[in-house]
Amino acid sequence: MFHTSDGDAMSQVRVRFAPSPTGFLHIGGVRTALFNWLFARQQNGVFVLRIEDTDQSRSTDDSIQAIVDGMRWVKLDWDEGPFRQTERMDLYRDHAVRLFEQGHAYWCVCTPEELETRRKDAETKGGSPKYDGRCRNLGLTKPPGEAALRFKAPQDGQTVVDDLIKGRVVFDNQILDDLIILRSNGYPTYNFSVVVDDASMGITHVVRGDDHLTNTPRQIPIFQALGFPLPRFGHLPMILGSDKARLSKRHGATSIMAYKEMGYLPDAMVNYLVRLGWSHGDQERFSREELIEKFSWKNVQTSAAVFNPEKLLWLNAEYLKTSPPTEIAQALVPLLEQAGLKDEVRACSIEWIAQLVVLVKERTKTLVEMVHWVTPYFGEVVVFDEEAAKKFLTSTHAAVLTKLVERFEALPTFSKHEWEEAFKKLVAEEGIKMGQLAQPVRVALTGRTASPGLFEVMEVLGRDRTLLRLRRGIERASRS
RNA sequence: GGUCCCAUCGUCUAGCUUGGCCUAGGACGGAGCCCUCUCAAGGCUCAGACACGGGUUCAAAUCCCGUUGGGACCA
Repeated sequence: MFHTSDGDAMSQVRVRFAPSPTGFLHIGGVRTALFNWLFARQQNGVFVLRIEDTDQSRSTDDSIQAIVDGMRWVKLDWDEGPFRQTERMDLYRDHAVRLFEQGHAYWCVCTPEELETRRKDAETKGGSPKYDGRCRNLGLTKPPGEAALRFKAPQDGQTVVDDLIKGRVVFDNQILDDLIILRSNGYPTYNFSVVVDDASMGITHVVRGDDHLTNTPRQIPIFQALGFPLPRFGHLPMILGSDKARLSKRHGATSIMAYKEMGYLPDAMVNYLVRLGWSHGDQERFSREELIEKFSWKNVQTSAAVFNPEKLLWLNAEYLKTSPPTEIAQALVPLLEQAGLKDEVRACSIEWIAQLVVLVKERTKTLVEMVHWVTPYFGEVVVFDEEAAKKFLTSTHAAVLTKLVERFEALPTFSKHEWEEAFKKLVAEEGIKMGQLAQPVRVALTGRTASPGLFEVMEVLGRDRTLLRLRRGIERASRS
């Protein structure tokens, strides 16, 4: 009943994501979750969320919430869970006892100090540092006091992992240690609780980080001793920082929610993360539906990948440019409110904010940048950037600006085309260059020297506010 | 130290299974040019890699062996 063939027909695919609650959800974790999720959705399978909190003595509801929030933000929905290992302690103990009763485990009374000295001894003599098996054949029944339960690992033959990603990996069983499965404090160890969980949750494909590959031959004999069918295993390559060391905080933000705060779109994050270790020819952009359809283990990379924030930024900009403006506007609203524009935002429609998005989306790479670009369009008047005003709103500019306002006022309604005509005509008559009038107008309208096209700006502002701001600009110019 | 994994432009990768279509393709980043009312965006162009050494073969990025270099795990 040990099935190891791929897909294994009839049975439904069940995969899991099993993060430990470390306070936040790491982007490496998100990528692991993503591959599992894609496979589950593609196979019409089940995606389980499990919190591995046995080791984490101070694992809190807060950190579980952080995982849940992170998963929700990137829209990776799970079908079962979140389960917590700390709520399943009886299950681990029962299985441990079963292993003991069936002769697959034994009590060990060696103290950590004894183990340490014997290990060092063995090492100086050139031996292996693994447990020397002193208690293996003592036949101890649950002894009083401190004792740990050890698993009797096979000592000959080989354990073969037919990995979904790495292919066939062979381990000699001689290297296998008699792992502690229950500590003297009654807590299960990692390698034991994962097996019990994966088996009892009916996980068919265990897909996790590369760092667990060498744990796999330790776990397989436990599945077998417990009489459980073996799942398929898949080990994803790690994500590295720019110095090729494991990605960590010193490389920059690693929490998925930090990217939310920096103004990244969840779809861009997912798209970037999936391409870090997976590819489909030369394609760079994928919708969720496409990913679900095209995902395949055979296109998962075997080597580690360096996280490249610049490419992520580019992708985010792509998403900003091509996503429906209303969607972007909705994501932008909370950030605008945080930026102190609560009243202003409430005073206008989402459609108008979407117009702002269209106005600036070509020139921003994150929502945070977008907030900065979009702020001048809220409110009646604008705050001048001092340097910009000093340069472009001077007495020399006042005259021509006044002429411009007069011509605009002569046009009863705003029309982008007509106003542009009027503008160009004035420039021609004055014998100046476009820029000589455009920059002062730009500063008057937006307060800054860089903005979208002037006539698009006027369109968004509307006739009245355009004229008002121009007059304010003239006032400022005349004063200087 | 032992075991295991990995190795194509600076980075992400295509190609590797089933050798020839590869004077190695795409993307990010970089450089330059064009467009232009500013800032962007966009278009075009350029620089840039098969870790090394041996085999096998008419032919190797692709297959085999070794070396080196990274990484993970066990302690």
